[in-house]
Amino acid sequence: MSRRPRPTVAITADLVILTIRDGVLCVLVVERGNDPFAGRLALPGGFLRGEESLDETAARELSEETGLDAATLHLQQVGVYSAPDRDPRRPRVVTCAYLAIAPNLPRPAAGTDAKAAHWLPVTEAQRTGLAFDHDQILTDALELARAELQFSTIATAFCDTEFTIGELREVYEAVWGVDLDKPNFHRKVTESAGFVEPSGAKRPSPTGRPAALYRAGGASTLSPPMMRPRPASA
Amino acid sequence: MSRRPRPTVAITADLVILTIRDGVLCVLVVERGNDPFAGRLALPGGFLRGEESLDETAARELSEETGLDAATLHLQQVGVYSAPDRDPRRPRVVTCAYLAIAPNLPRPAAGTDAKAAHWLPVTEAQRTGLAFDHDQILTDALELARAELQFSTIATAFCDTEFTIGELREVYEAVWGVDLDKPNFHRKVTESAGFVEPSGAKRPSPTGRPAALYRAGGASTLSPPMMRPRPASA
DNA sequence: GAAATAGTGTCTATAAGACACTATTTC
DNA sequence: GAAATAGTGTCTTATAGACACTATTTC
Repeated sequence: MSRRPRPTVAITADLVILTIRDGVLCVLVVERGNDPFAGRLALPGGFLRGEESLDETAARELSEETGLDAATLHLQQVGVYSAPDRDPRRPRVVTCAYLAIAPNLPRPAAGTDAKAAHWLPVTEAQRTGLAFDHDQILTDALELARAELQFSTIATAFCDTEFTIGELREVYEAVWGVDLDKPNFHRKVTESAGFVEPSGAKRPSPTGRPAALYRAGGASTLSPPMMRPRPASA
Repeated sequence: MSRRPRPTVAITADLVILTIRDGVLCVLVVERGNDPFAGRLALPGGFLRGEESLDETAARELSEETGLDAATLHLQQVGVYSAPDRDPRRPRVVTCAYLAIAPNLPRPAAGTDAKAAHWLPVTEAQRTGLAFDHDQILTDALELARAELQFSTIATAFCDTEFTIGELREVYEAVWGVDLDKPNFHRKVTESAGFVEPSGAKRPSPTGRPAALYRAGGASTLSPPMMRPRPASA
């Protein structure tokens, strides 16, 4: 039996790093310095190095881009993108996309890296378009994030160590793009075992009753789930 | 800035093809003919070819292994496995794992391929162990399949074109490894919009009342979901 | 009629959603 | 007290689950 050629390819890990700024869901984008797509906006990413896995590549890129320790941030695979013409370079470049979730960071973007990185509202990114097949990657990562909010406790990854129930609700509202009932959300979250635990402290508000502060609980899955309201059919 | 070497790698698509035989969840495994792991059982898979995407590689392998048209079968990505030592060959081999779901096939395994492929109960496969990191891939694919049953209509992919509600229930029972209440399951499925639609025909039974036959409906997602019973905590 | 599987009725427990209401703060 | 945000109570509806019961077949 004749041996087919086994093409080798270059592999990158691309990151969809989401955060919420002023109640708006934002994604970290970089302006590309080199061809292909020089000058265009793209998702941050980088090539796999010799003795690391793609998960490690993604974690390294994440810490380079955000200055945060990847071990403490939520990071998960979205999928592989391997259309032969997705990147004009040769050898072919296949990418594994990762979803990362970050709390609102002190610096707009930062990073040890010279690239011009900044946060862009997701709606803006989708309107203006990104390089490569990054529009599709962003769409898929968003859908994953929206689904994960229902069944996991990752919403707390958007928050600082201590947060109020109102802030957690704003995470759901920003990612899902809906308004949620405050009283029902409060009850659902505080009564769900392992989702959040009270820190005992309160955060004074300049405008109303101080809110109790919570920390992320030990659970990683939410049961029962917090189902996203279905869009009205009519 | 000095240019780092960009290692190139070989990429495979590996398949976790599940089916149900006599009420037992089975996975298609092949006996490896060549090193590494010659003689050991492994998941079927193959290398990416020149001008195809990994999704196409997976679809091609699936049709080679099962003789079925991949376009009609459920096929989705599970994840990428890229640990540097997961495959001893050089250049490194990264794999993208796919989950495929097949109805009970006429032939035990078949395929145009000379490899010894056969169905193995999933519990057997997990007990005896597979080559490479295929134990982990199988575990992850199973967990994905179990989760997908809750929120999507893929359970019908395990069934023939026409099936009874009892057969559909056996899919859930085999994949989840639980017993479900027959009356409640029947109602839930038949009242869920777009999950199944009656074909009008009935299938006589040698032992009891004939069951009405159904076809897969148009919906791909189940709402409300069919939640898997949580294991009793105590 | 007995046995077997298919399917319906009905009651109860749990969760979701609407929304009135109370609580605690700043001004 | 007004305004604002936090949080509780309570009622209604949707869904899940238990399980008694009816329906249709073969023997």
